Amino acid sequence: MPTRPPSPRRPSRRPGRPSGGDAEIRAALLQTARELFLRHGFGKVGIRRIATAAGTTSAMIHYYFGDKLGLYRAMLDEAIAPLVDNLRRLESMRATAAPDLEALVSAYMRMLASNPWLPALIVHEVLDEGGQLREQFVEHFAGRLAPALVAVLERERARGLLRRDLDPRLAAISALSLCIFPFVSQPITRRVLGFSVEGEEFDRLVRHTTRLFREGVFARTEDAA
Amino acid sequence: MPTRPPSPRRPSRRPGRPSGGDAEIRAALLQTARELFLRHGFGKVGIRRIATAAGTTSAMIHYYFGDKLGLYRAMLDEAIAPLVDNLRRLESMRATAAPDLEALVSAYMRMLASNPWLPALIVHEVLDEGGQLREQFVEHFAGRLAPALVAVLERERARGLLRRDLDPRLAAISALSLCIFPFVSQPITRRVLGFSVEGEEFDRLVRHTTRLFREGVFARTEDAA
DNA sequence: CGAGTTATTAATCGGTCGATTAATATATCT
DNA sequence: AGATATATTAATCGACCGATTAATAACTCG
Repeated sequence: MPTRPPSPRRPSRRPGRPSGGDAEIRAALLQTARELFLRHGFGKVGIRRIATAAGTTSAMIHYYFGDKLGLYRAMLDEAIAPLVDNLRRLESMRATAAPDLEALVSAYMRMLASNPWLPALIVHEVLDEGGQLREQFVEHFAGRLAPALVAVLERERARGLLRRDLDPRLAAISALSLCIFPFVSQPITRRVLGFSVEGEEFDRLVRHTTRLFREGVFARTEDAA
Repeated sequence: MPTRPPSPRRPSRRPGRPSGGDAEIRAALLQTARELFLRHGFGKVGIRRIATAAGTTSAMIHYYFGDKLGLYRAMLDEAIAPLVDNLRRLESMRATAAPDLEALVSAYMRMLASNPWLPALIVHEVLDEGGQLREQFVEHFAGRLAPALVAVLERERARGLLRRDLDPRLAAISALSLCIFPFVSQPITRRVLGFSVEGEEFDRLVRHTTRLFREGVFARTEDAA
């Protein structure tokens, strides 16, 4: 087969730096990457698709982010920034006022509900084997949140607010389970239970969860006796 | 380049049906698929690798399972078979004896612990967006388990064993969260809390979880008064 | 105005993936 | 024994993936 001649195709743009000085391609790539991920799932979206949807080419991803992982890394950095802020607040109130476990649970559930793309990202990039953001997530977030949570529980138990036989580590895991799993499992529970995590039903979920955790974990008079 | 001559390679087996009548290749494929998946994660293992490790070729996967998804489907079918039996038992005891919620929780956690590859499969193929076993999982299992669980909770509440204000649907979600999330999040919690889900620690987890759920959900005298 | 830098496209590379096909050897049936 | 069904290997296909490179155009600075 001879090297085909210029091959008359659609009059697409030719190479070269564009005229407008804006250069918002980097931001557009991040934005459409988020959108495509939320709609189609992480594994199904390649750099070509992201680039095309963002109105550019895959080479731009390498130009701005080095490689595909660099793009994901940039996404996560933007994503967990508010979480880390929240965490810093928790860490700061070290030995001071009672961090009110119920308020803590409620705050994290509210945060998950208001970032609907976050549970899917956690499933795909943290919980899933080979998720490429696991390292970062553990280092920047989970590795700090979990010990802080255990410390809070330990302090509360020492003050007699929690059952004496309660293992703070196990209680922390239960709290995280009750907070997070309803969101990551929502695609399933919506279908098998008609369960929604929005609007009024969300409020009922929060009240139910905080109540269940409190009753399950707090000391009561007969215990203390 | 000329079509190279027979290319002297190692004296590997030639095509053709083998002599031994055993034909356990199907089982070997399922077994090594489980092992490889457990060790290296789902996304990183292709059919070639599975087949080679099982001592055969990738074409056998298509021969026995049709396609890659068929292999996963077979894995899941084997895995949840005991669950479905369990479920049938649960569905059958409709209006009769109390199904003992704590025993139920304990049984499901034990099942997850004894199939250590199952949580990762659930994450990858059910919870993850685009997971290809989600339909099957919902239809064969979750779609029946969840309503059955809700029915049990409803009945118990009607009998006054649970708090009057308890929403059975939300309580079912909490129960599932407490049962499942400690397992699917174990790759993280092992790192940030040193939490293991095996041996003695598993027993403590089960006791802790059943106790927390019971206290959080059961009616107590002061409530009934 | 000209040289160098920056941003962008198009083309392509090498690799891997799941899937298919042709050839071949054994088993089974008649 | 001969025909047909079954099980297996080797080779290959086409698609897609991430990454790289060369060409090109605009911008910047002297």
